[in-house]
Amino acid sequence: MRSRDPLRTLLALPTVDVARGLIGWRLERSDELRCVGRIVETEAYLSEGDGASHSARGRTARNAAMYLAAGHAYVYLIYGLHHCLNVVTAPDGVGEAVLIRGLEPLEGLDEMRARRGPHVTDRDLCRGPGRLCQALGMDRALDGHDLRRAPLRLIPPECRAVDQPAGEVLIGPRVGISKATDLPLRFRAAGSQWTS
DNA sequence: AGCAAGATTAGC
DNA sequence: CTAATCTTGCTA
Repeated sequence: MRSRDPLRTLLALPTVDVARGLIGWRLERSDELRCVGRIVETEAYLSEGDGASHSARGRTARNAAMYLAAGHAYVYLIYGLHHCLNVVTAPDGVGEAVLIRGLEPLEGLDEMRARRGPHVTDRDLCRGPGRLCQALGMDRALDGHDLRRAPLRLIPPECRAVDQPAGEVLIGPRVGISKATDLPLRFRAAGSQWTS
């Protein structure tokens, strides 16, 4: 079903379904310039039974944004070097989120190249959670930001229901984690060259 | 107060 | 394969 407010409809679903459903949505970064990418890879991070989640041991200063109402951004710094963007899910007070792991660059490629550096191929512009944050100029200033509004906004795919991903979605275990490595919480657009 | 680990990436 | 780089949260 299509709804008047696709984002609201999607975010009402369980986190795992949001992670799957976000494949095909677009992320728009409107700074001075405009950058847009299509989400092709995500991972779900849950609040219970998920040792890999930042919320596994409850609320802390870092993960506070995970406990906001669904539709906010949770942005954190990893390895002291790279930022990672999450879409907060689940009701207010429940710490769950979806990590955005890959984007297909659609608009603002020149700006992305400028931010990523001269030796980066187009395929590597937004392939990886740290890379896409650098490409779109995202950092912790956006932690807690409402993803319904500029300068960082989720845009629904056209002509399909929010719970029906565009095309086939591959499901597998999450990568880059050391706990709960076997849960099938990673989602990728099948056949996309923009995933890792 | 000190310290180890981390949802990664680039370069050798 | 390893270094980079620093914040966080746990332990003492």
